[in-house]
Amino acid sequence: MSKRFYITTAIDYVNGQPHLGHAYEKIVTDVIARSRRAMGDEVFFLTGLDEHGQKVQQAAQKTGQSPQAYCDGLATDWKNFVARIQLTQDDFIRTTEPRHKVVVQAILAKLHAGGHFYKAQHHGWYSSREETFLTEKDRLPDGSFDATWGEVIELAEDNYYFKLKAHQPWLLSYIEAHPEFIAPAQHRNAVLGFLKNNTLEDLCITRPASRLNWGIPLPFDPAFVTYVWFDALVNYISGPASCGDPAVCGALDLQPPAATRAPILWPADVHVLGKDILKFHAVYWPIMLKAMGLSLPAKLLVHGWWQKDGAKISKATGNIVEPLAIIDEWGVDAFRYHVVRELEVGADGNWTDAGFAARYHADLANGLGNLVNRSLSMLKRYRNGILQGPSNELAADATRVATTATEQLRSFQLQSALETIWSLVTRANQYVDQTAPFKLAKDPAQASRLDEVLYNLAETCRILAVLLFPFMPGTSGKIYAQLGISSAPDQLSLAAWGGLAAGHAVGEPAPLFPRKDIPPK
RNA sequence: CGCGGGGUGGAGCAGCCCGGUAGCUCGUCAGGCUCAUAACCUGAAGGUCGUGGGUUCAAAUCCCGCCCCCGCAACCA
Repeated sequence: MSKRFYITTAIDYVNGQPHLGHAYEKIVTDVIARSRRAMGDEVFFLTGLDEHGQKVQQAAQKTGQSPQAYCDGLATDWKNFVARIQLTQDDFIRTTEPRHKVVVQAILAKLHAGGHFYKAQHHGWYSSREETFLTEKDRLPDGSFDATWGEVIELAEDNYYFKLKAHQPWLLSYIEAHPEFIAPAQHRNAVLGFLKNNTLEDLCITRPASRLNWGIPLPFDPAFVTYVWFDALVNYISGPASCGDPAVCGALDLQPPAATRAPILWPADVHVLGKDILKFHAVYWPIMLKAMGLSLPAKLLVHGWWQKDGAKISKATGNIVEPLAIIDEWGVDAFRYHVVRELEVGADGNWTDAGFAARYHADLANGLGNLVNRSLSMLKRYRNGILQGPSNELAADATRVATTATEQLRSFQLQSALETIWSLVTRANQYVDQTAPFKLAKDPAQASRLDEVLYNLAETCRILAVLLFPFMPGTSGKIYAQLGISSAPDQLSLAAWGGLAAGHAVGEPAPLFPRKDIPPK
């Protein structure tokens, strides 16, 4: 069995409900996953939840639930959300699952045995109320701490540390030698700048169980639980390990589950993540993997952040975008389309409701939707929905678009791929104007010319459906259905010109994206 | 202070890495068409590409300085 294309999202911290940023990252990842399947690759798409830590423990206490019950409730919400945005994940991992804990503990044991950890004492200013150490930045100008911290005491605490520092030269040279490792370039530059201008500190990987018990215990010292990164990042390999991935199971001496056909997953092909957690993925994670004896992922694909109306998205100020409300009103495909079309992966975006509505009407209703509708309506009206043909007047344009869009999908240029695809929408609309089938229909002498034109339009609509499948699977399927095709537009190879045969009968046209700015008749 | 990103016709953006007629969407104006979701097509007006220098035959694009905006700085995608 050959290696699968293994792609991940970052796992989300369960301290609330999913918002625009979560939706964005997942949709970007899903578009890539779907496009790879459409290219014929075997794909494994992993997403999930990060459920340990102090905030979860505290939130659970507030609601009077156990942390696990609290997480279970939110996990249900998140899984529902993932379904609503139509992700095609192959697995959904939660860090509180036994299969994950087993891998975390195996790693900790192995690295401890290998001398990668040491115990040291940390002392500093500690807020009992917030159960956290404060830093110099938390000090008020007069040197005191804000009253919201409650009583602040000086406290010393033992913890385990992971030896990061020693690996800094290796990491820097690795990233310099592998320009494709972190994309796009501006985020790679940020990491290189950080590594060149700072000395890494060793990474604190534990919290005393006495003050944080909602975590995975250290296998070699039960007085401590694992803290964040040795828990959360590990999901990328605990998922594969639980499927029996040979590289991960081998490196960690784990028994693969019996009687499974283990997929070959590791190393990951792409980790999709936000720029806020790039440092952890570009610095801690490679060093962790190196210490474990595992290969590095091929690529970190880093996306930017959304603002709304030019201001930071914040629950506190109510400046939020509610993805499910948008989807309820406009449909999931319009939402998926807009977030991918609005910005190239890596750039920051700005959500405005007006911008969304404008794009919906211009691109989806007036552009794609209207093209499909007018093409099929004419075929229905003039030829009773029966195709003649074939004809290849638009074949060169369609082929060029399909080739370019496929290349762009392969290199994760999702926004550019959509722009390319839309150039075919525009071309087809021009073609209607230039050939004027509605005039040809009035002249019986032009019957065969009309057949040619109608074929070119129908076939172009079909190819658009194929190309759009990774982005808008529902719409893509609707176009196929309206074309009277019963199979799925799920392989990019179907974008080859000439898929529709003479004599084929199309279905009923119906608007794909009804306009919402004009009252219906 | 440090690091990163950005400043392109009325709005939002692409182009910048690999210098060589300034492009796209929306909006405005004019025309065409009538198949279609009052949609579609064509044309026009509108930009000293933040600013001051430099390199070059040639700079939005490379180099230096400056101004302004935004983000990051150990658990927010």
